Parts: sequence; C-alpha cells; structure tokens
Amino acid sequence: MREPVPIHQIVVEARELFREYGYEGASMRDLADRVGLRPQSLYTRFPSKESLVPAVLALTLDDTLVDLPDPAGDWRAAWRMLIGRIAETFEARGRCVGLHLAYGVTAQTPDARDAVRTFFARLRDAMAGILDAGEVSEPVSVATDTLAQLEGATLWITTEGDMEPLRHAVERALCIGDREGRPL
Amino acid sequence: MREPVPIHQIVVEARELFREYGYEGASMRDLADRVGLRPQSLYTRFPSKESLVPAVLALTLDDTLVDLPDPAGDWRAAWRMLIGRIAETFEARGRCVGLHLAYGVTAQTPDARDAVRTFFARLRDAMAGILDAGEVSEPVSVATDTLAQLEGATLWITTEGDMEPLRHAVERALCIGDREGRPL
DNA sequence: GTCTATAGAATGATAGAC
DNA sequence: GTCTATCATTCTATAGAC
Repeated sequence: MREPVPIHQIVVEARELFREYGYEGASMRDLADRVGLRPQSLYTRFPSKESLVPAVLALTLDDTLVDLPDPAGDWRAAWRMLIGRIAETFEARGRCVGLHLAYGVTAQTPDARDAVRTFFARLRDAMAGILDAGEVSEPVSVATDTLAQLEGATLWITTEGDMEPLRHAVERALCIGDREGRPL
Repeated sequence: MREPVPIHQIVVEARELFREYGYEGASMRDLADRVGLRPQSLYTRFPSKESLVPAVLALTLDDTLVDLPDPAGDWRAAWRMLIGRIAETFEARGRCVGLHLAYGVTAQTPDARDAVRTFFARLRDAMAGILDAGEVSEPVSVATDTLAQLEGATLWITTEGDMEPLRHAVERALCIGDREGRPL
C-alpha cells in the first residue's frame, strides 16, 4: 500500500533509457529499477514495452513545443526558441531519443514505428509553420533540412563529445530568412 | 567437411544486420542463419559479437575509400566520388551502419566504441585531406559538418523514405570551394 | 572449421495474492 | 497498483566429437 509511481516519471525514465540504449537495448528491468518498481508492475501501467514509445515521443514533442511564442507575432523569436530547445537537449543529453528510436524500431513493432514517424512529421510541421509565418520560401523543405542537420550533428557529440558541428547547424538555422533566395 | 564460409561474407552479412537492427538488435543466431552456419560456429571465426564491429567498420571504410583519385591531381573529382559513394550507400540501404553503431554501442563494449570513433575520425580525415588539397579553408571543420549533414539526412530516409534531404546535403557538399569565404 | 550439446543469464510477459 | 512466483523464449558463449 504505497504511493503509486507517477506515470510521468515512468515515461521520463523510459526516455532516458531509449535515448541511451535504443529500443532493443533498453529493458523493462532497467526501467523498473529506475522508478523503484518490480518489472512485472510496469505492465499494469503499460501493456507492453512497445507502448512506451508513443508515450515517450508524445512527452518529448510536448516538451519541445510547449509555450512557443505565436509565430504570427515574432516568427524569429519562435524559431530561435524552438531551435534553441532542440539544440540544448542534444547538448545536454548528447543525442536524440527520436533518432535512436528511428533507427531502432523495426517492422516487428509497427505501433512504435508509426509513433516515430508521427513525432518527426509533427516536429517538422511545427518548424515549417514558423518559417511560413516568416514568409520563408519552401518552408517544409527548409524545415526538413534544418532538422536533419541538427540530428546529424549529434553523431559527433556521441562519438567525440564535439559540440562544434551542432553549433554550426544552429548558426545556419538562425540565418534562415536573412536574405531570401539562398537561406542555407 | 564442407567449404568454410569466407570471412568476408560473414562480415558483409554482419554489416547488414548491424545497419538494420543495431548492435543490440542484431543476434549471432540471425547472422549464422544468413551465412548458413550454426550460431556456435561463428565463434571459431570471431571471438565475440563485439569483435564483429571493428571488422564491419574496417570493411566499410575500405569500401568507401578504395581507389579514390589522388586529390593532389583533381581534388574535385576525388571529393565528388567520395560524397557520391557515401550518398549512394545511404540511398540504397536507407541508413548508415556507422551511425546506428555510434548510437548503439555503450561503455560495456569498449572495443566496439573505439572502432566506431576510429571509423568516423578516419572518414572525416580522408574528406578533410581532399578539401585541404583544394585549399578549402578549415578543411577539418568543413569535412566534419559535411559528414554530419549527410548522416542527418538518413533520418528522413528511414522514417519517410524521403531522399530529398540527402540530395540537398549532397548539393551543398558539392558546392564547397566554389566561392571561398562561405562554402556552406 | 563445423557440428551437437549445453550452460547460464537476461529478456518480455502472465497469473494470482494482497 | 504493487507484489511474489513463474514461464517460455532468446541471448552470448563454451566444451568436446568429428
């Protein structure tokens, strides 16, 4: 008869495990240890390991997009904050949970795979919406490329601890819209 | 008393598995099935699963760098061929085995981790050497950023099958050196 | 070098008491 | 909602015959 573990805490710890160890490398036992439960008890909260993936990515998308300034006002402020949030997370954690899951989920876990696709599509669309408010040309394409460049920079953080490629990607992102016609 | 399985074939199949399923997700059983052996027989060729990682990455580096034109002659030809090889592999396979391993190996497999670091350092250095022959300024930094951008583009191939971000990354890479002072 | 046999551990998941 | 107990499966790896 003790306090139930908050669902939010389970999802947060699952995110840490997925980011560091990937879908296959993260185990329900490790997750249970982190939140102070027996592995079996996790199944009263989530029906399967796979079901953790949509929860983790929904939380992450929410963390990333919450309380952004209205792009219709100052679109640059919204863009700066969004890029800053993504980059800060990559810098603090050294990698992206979404990318690790994108590579790690297979056709055998279709719900997880769909969740990954939805996560990146929504993040890209949020970015594109801001660029669109700034009348940047081809906002979806530019948003897609920008996210790819930020994600790619995590390679060097993981392997070498080198933050420079990420900072360069951020600089390029923040230049977008400066002079139309050649944003990158 | 049958023909021994060529070591090259084992490494090639291991690469496919690591690329698709990552280090944890690839099993010795799957690898054995692919090459027509019993799982136990793999251990006469490789002492452990971890030891496959250096072999896979050494082969990949070799495949990528073999027979490149001498940058001292036509550095642009060498650069074009190298970028083209990387991009073609990503397009054909949908992802990068090095990136999956970079995210997937942990401190528990230090030899594998070292192999990943070495792999990307050598690939970057090969790229930087070509740019240096072209007298591109800050060749190491530009090579590092370029590789990050190519890797990042695989996110969209994996999740959406979208090749456009990769093609954009290639276009940016091939513009390097066109007008000095702002290669990206 | 490949095989059969097997060990020992870890995995995701279920049943039922409290 | 958490627990104890348990399951079937999968995993990496070793021993020894051929």
